[in-house]
Amino acid sequence: MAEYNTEQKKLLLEFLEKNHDSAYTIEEISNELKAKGASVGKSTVYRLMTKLVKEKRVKRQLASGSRKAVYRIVLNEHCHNHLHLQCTECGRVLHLDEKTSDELLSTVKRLKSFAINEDDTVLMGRCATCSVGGKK
Amino acid sequence: MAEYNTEQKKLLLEFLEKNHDSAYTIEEISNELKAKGASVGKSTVYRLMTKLVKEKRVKRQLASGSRKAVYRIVLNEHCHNHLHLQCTECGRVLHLDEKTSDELLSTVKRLKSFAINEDDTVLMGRCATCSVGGKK
DNA sequence: TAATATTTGAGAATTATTCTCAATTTGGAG
DNA sequence: CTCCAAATTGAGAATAATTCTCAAATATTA
Repeated sequence: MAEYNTEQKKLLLEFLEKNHDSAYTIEEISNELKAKGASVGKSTVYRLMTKLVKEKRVKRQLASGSRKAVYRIVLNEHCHNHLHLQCTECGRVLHLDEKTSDELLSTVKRLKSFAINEDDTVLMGRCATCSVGGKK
Repeated sequence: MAEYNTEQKKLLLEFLEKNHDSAYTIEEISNELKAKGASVGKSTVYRLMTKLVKEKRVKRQLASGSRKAVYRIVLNEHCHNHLHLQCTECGRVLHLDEKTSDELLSTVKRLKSFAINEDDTVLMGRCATCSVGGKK
């Protein structure tokens, strides 16, 4: 009934929080942890991530061109009440300020009677850094 | 070298175009076609959809809570140069007008130096119809 | 109509994810 | 501190979505 506080949960969350601006596959998470000498079994990573997704503390998406899911934590202190931008090149996630996000939501609401859910929406594109290099 | 024009491709595209405002799993597509007496093998559906995704004529996403991918066609005449809104309740896809889309892109570009890719972005939320009924 | 290139589809193979269960760990009560 | 019950872990088996294979079927061109 109660929830136990285990070493594995701590290690996993620590990793996710430190890397809140990138998305990882289960395999990558498992490997990164192993590299730190902090091995967490793959079944456990799957189980914990599934739980975190249900709790809305983590986002799950399909990596383009792949059949693997990628996961990214949503930090309460950073990720509430605004939209996110994710670079398709480097995976980095940027945060749109709350005011702009709100304006954007209002506009869409007014024009289309559509209520955007900020938690479910990610604006995809290219960040400043990845735009300077190559075109395409 | 050349590309052959087969019955299966025609049937599949016909189905996708008629249902361009919803997303389907491979299984669903295969079944719908079978129901119409127009059976197309599952391997073929997979193969064709993969090709269409590569050609950017179809979008692939992970159905939330599931491990299956869902697919939705992007009609040239409807789906260029603007953003899309998808209802998480009914799956319906709405189209934001080009002017508003452009303004939105400019704003984000100006504030964040981030270039949104309209083709890769879907604004998730609840459409007018699905908002009236239940809350949540 | 023949010849050749492409496509199809049934099933095998692969592999991401979920499940199972014995062993371990946790938090609490005594 | 020690024991106990409940929760969690992890290795591997099981499942299921997707990809691959290849012989048969179909499309195109001459």
